[in-house]
Amino acid sequence: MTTAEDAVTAQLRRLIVEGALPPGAKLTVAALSARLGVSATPLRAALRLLEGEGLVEAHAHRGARVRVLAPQDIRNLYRLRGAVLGLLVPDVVRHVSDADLDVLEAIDARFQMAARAGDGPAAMEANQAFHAALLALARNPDAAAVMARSWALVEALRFRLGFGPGRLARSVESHRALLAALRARDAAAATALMVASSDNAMADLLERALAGPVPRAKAG
Amino acid sequence: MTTAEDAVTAQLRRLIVEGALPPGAKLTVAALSARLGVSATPLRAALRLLEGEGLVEAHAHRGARVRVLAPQDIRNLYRLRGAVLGLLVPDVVRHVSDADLDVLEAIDARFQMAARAGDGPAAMEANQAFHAALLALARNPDAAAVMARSWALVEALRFRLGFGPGRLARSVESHRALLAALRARDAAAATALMVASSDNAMADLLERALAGPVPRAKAG
DNA sequence: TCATGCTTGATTCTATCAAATCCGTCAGGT
DNA sequence: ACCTGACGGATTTGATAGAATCAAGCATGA
Repeated sequence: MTTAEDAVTAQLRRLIVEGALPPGAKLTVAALSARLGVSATPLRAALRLLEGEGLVEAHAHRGARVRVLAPQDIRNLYRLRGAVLGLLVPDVVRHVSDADLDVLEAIDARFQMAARAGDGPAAMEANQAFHAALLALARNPDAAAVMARSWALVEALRFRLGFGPGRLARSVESHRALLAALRARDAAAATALMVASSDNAMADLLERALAGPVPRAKAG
Repeated sequence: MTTAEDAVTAQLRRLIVEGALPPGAKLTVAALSARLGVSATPLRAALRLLEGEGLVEAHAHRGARVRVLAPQDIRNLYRLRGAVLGLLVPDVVRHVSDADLDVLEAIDARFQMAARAGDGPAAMEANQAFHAALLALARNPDAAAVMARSWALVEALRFRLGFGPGRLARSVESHRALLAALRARDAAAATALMVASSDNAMADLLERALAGPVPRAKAG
């Protein structure tokens, strides 16, 4: 069985990512404790974990709030991810086996199914699994942790600013191209594809962020 | 006043970095609670924070241990830091003002004094302040956090594997060259210097790690 | 020799208490 | 009359102590 701390962390992360707890919302221990049905201690731990992921901002004795992201933060975040990607993808190419590729394709098949069916949440879940499996192949746990920690932040941005038209279709195509480059063991091509994909996503989000500021922060 | 959590986190980090708690040592909350004079809750929080920094490894219901680093982990860690450095240093050059440079030189003067006096701890403290001030200038909090989080790990390696001969002197020279490049607003030179410095440090540590395995893990 | 159940030890969670911050109010000064 | 500053109550966080839960180790029996 999973611990209450992990469970409440996942629940809270989901609430933030999906926007039920919008940016700027005050996160009081008592309220969340009652809402999620656990005591204060695991909830506090969850808040610290999510603080490490950049989802919440906490100050001593002053409580925690859902982090508000300025356009500049979006740029910074994606540039960080791009830099780490530039490091990791060549390592993935170096380590990936044919069996690994089969696993990746199986996950990607799930992603394609969900994408074509228009099942957003399922597609996001499969996409995350795809990227997680991919990054694990780099055999660099510390660097992979950076990517994993910032994943929720990226998901939150996508949820908040919406998906561009044809975003999922382009993502499907991106995965196919990446898998082809991996099968060819073409590190340069694979890296270029991943970085380009990241940059495209950033441009997408920045355009929407600058178009509609949407800072409807629920004051606390 | 600082919270007990912050205090115990700093103490515990220091104990691990300086080797009083060697790699592989079991970290029981009861023992540490008695040793550091605080209750279990803030200690638990400290362990989670240090887990996020990569200093300790914890599993649910199975306790925490000081992380053991293989040579490959050292390589991975430094390559991550190098990649992030390649992203951040140009931003530092872009944002650094003459006043900032004066502040950096003041900190560096402290570092030089300590280095020439052979005061290792003071030099390390000043060196950390120098790097922290430098990275803050990049205006990329998420990326800077990656560097800050992994700092303790790097310090632990240095303490554990010892400082190479003339390491401090070379560090002094490295700082001077970097400051010159910053004054000239030469992003390429500054980046090359920082990355080269990081790579040198990695080579230094790897050589020592491979020469003397030194995995004297105190079993628990 | 291997599987199984108990025992021990630790971790994790709940509930309670103390300390710090925030907000509304009020006095004093310009 | 308005603004600035400080004081006090209320709320929230942070810490402590104690109970419940879970994992590992060892003896026992087949």
